[in-house]
Amino acid sequence: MVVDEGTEQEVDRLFHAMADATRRDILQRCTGDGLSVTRLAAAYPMSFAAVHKHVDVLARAGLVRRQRRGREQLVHTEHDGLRQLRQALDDLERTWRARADRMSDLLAEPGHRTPNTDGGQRR
Amino acid sequence: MVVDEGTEQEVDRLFHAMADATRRDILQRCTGDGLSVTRLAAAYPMSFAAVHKHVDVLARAGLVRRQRRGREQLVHTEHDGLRQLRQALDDLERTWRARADRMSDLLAEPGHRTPNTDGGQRR
DNA sequence: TTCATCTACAACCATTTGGTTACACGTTAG
DNA sequence: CTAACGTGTAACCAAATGGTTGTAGATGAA
Repeated sequence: MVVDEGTEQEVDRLFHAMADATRRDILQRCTGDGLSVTRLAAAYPMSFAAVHKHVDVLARAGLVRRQRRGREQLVHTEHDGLRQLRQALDDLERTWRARADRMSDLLAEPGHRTPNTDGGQRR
Repeated sequence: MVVDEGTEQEVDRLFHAMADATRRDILQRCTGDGLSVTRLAAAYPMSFAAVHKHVDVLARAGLVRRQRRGREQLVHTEHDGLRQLRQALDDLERTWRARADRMSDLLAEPGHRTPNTDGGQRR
């Protein structure tokens, strides 16, 4: 079971969430015990609302979890999200490698000539 | 110093390029020997121009390389790009882990100033 | 109670994104 | 040479993104 179809959108969200320096920084800051959104917002040259939106993007991607503490909302990065991301990368690379292997099988037959950097990175 | 500042944008581009199912699929299809853009385009329910743009995004992120062959342009996925991405993830996780460790150290100390770290943020 | 804080969200705006069609330019085939 | 093909790009469009200000609801402190 490589990727289960419906997950494609999840992967989209994951990569998209990571494609912003501010959001990646948020992930780092919210490691361990969480940070309140206002504390977080104070760290960036943008409005509270903007940071709030960033946190929202991260949350929808499953990269952070929010936990209420009184009137504050603690944000902490969800370790599992990172793992999921890595998983997605692994999946990609595995499929890609498998494809490359099948490729060279085909190319192993005589009469074929590859002009490019023939994919021989195994062992 | 792990931070390479200018690289932040590169990482942005990498993750952004990956945040689209079509582009991820292109990466898989162009493994091994390349595919011409028109061959590629035939595989998707969108115009040649659209696919051409996707390839462009991938190329600017360093995830594919183009090679001219006559009137065709062969696209093949750049293995190093994937490695770079994984590297970025590793860096993130490492920093994150380090931060978690320092966290407990800092919490032991009486007072600490907040390092602004407001850098690297453009849209 | 009253006030300051923190959060949530709406309305708005500029830019980017992802798609379209159309067209011009090389290159290969007949 | 001429025609077909593959590519590159421009002009355009709708929707999403990333930001803003403003406002309102909870919550905690005085």
